[in-house]
Parts: sequence; structure tokens; C-alpha cells
Amino acid sequence: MDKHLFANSILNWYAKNKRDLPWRHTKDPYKIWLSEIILQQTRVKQGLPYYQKFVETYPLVQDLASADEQNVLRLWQGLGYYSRARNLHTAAKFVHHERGGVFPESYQELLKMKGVGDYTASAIASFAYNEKVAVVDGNVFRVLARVFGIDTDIASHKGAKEFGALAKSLLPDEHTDAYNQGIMEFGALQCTPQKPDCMYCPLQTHCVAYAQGKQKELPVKIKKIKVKHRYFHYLLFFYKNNGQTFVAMKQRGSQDIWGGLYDFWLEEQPKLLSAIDLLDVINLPQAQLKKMVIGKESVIYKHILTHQRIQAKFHHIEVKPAQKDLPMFDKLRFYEVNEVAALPKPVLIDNYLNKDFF
DNA sequence: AACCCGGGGGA
DNA sequence: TCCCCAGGGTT
Repeated sequence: MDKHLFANSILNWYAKNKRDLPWRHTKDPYKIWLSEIILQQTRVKQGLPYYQKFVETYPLVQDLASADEQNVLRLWQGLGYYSRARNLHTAAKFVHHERGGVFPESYQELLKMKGVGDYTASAIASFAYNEKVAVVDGNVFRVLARVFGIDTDIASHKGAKEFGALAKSLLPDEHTDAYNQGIMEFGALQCTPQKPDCMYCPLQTHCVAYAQGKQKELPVKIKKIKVKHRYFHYLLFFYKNNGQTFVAMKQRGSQDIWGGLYDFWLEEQPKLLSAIDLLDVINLPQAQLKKMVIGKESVIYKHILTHQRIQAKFHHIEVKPAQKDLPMFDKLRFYEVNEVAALPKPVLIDNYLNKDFF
């Protein structure tokens, strides 16, 4: 189909149907960048409140660069994919310290920011600077695959090249910013994954998928999601002193899920164990353990992620105040319960603390 | 190129 | 229950 007809159809549709979203009222590349990182793998409705919080808390890239990582993660808590928040912070420091606070002004320069890949660099360059680059996200893949009847796997290298080239060839000479936002919005609202609104679609008469009744088959996405089952046993070491309660928490490394967030002493096992079997399997200093009191055991918490199904049990173990400095607690720190609220934590841990801890 | 990373919401 | 979301980094 004709390139101009396609672009004009998208532009006209967008002018009538676009949602009123805060990042569409700014040309500030910093705020557009914030919105793009937040919206990666995240629905607009879910990301919106986070965008508001970040803009209020860190109005300028300098504010974000100067923040403590822990506070950035705390603000991000609940959004998932926590490396996004750590990369966001890293990139803000990069802009502040190595570019004198001047935000990158082109697709190529934007790519140098950590956490900014092809899609995000294109989006910022287009929306903030009206650079003539094509954005290709999940929505664009779907729209192009259906309208042009392309059955190449969108997860493959070949697919990325093919759809990228097509998207580029379709770019209009003017209003590329509105066009790029338009084709994504069109995918999000009109050409939806399930039940696209073909009856009232401006591209209906040009759409290959519609003509062939292949809307459900396109786009082709060969995915092999292996769901990993994991069994977490959390040991909540705590002590009481002068009417206060202190809980041992540990900051997670960046190699596994929930990187940078805080949880408790974690024993992961191939299956769920009872308290007796667990203490039998793991290696705790027996002499010290004898001075501790094994407390309550929680019900099984089920935490469902895209790639993992986690079952978790929490065991309370009260220790003597004098035991807090033991070598076995090297990697942990005891926090007074009121301090725990300020720590960034996985939703699983937050849920437990709010529901069952006391 | 394969694998890894969260949480929520709609159907 | 399944699917998908304004993807990117690491190996």
C-alpha cells in the first residue's frame, strides 16, 4: 500500500483518538526518557503513577543523579525489572557528571545511556527532537505484521531487520514525532493483540490480515518460555531490645531477580521443606543456634512471575541481642522495624511484612 | 543467538 | 489460566 496513505491514516487516527498522557505535553528529553524507561514492558495504566512520582521527586536529571540508589529503588518498588531503575540512575549520573548535565541530543548519543537501546533512543530522539527515526516496539510489530501480512518471527534477528526496514521506509517526511506515537497508540488501542477493532479501522480495506482473516495468527512470535519453579525458605532473624524489634535484612546482588532490593536470609532448596528438614539440610553454627528460639512458620506464599513460579515460607528465629554481631550475620544488617519501611523490597517481602509479620 | 529480568491486568 | 505489556543487558 502507498506510504503516504498509510502515514496519513495513522496521523488522522491519532489526532482523533490519542490519550491525554502527561509525557505528551512536554518536549523535555529528561521527562520523555523517564516515561520511556518506566513504560518498558509495563502498561501505561500501571506506569502512570510511577511517572508522576519520579517527576515530582526528581524534577531535573541532576536531582536524579544526586539521589541515593536506595531511594530510587524504593520509588521504583513494585514496577519490576529493577535493573531498569539501576540503569536509570547510572545514566542520570552519566549525563550529570560526564556531559555537564546536557542531555544527549541525537539517536546515536542517546544510545550511550545505560538502559537505552534501539527502541528507547528512537523514541526520545523522535518525541523530543523530532529526529527522523522509526520506533519499533511491540505495537509497531503487530500493526505492520497485520497490515502488510508479514509472518516473520518478530523475536528473530531476521524479523527485527525486516520490520525495522519496513518501519523506516514508511516514515513520513513531516510530523514523524506524531506519526511514531500514532502508530504505537494505534497498536495499543485499535489493532490490539486480542480482538482488534477491525470494524471501525481506517486501514481495514488495505489490511492483509483482515482480508485473509489472519488477525489472530499475526504477528508470529515464537516464544519458548521456560517457567522455573523455585522454593524459597526465608529465615527472619530478629531480636528485641528496650521495646524495639530489629530484623536482619540482606541486600540482594544483581545476578538474580530483585537485584539491589532487600530481603531476608534466604535458603533456596529444590523443594519445599519443613522447618525440621530445612535446619537439617542447611549449615548453621549449632552452638549459636541453641541460644536462638525457633518461632512461627508462615503459610506458603506463591509469587508468580513471567519466568518463575516461586513458593516461599517464612520462619521466625529470635536471637539474643548479643548475637547480632556474629560472623554468621556478616552479609546481613539488623534494622529496627520502622527503618525497614524505607528499604526497597520485592513485593513478596513487602506483602509478608504487611500481612503476617506481627 | 540464547537467556535473564517483575508485576499487574484483561480475557 | 494464559497472555501481554512504549525492551535491554549479559554471556
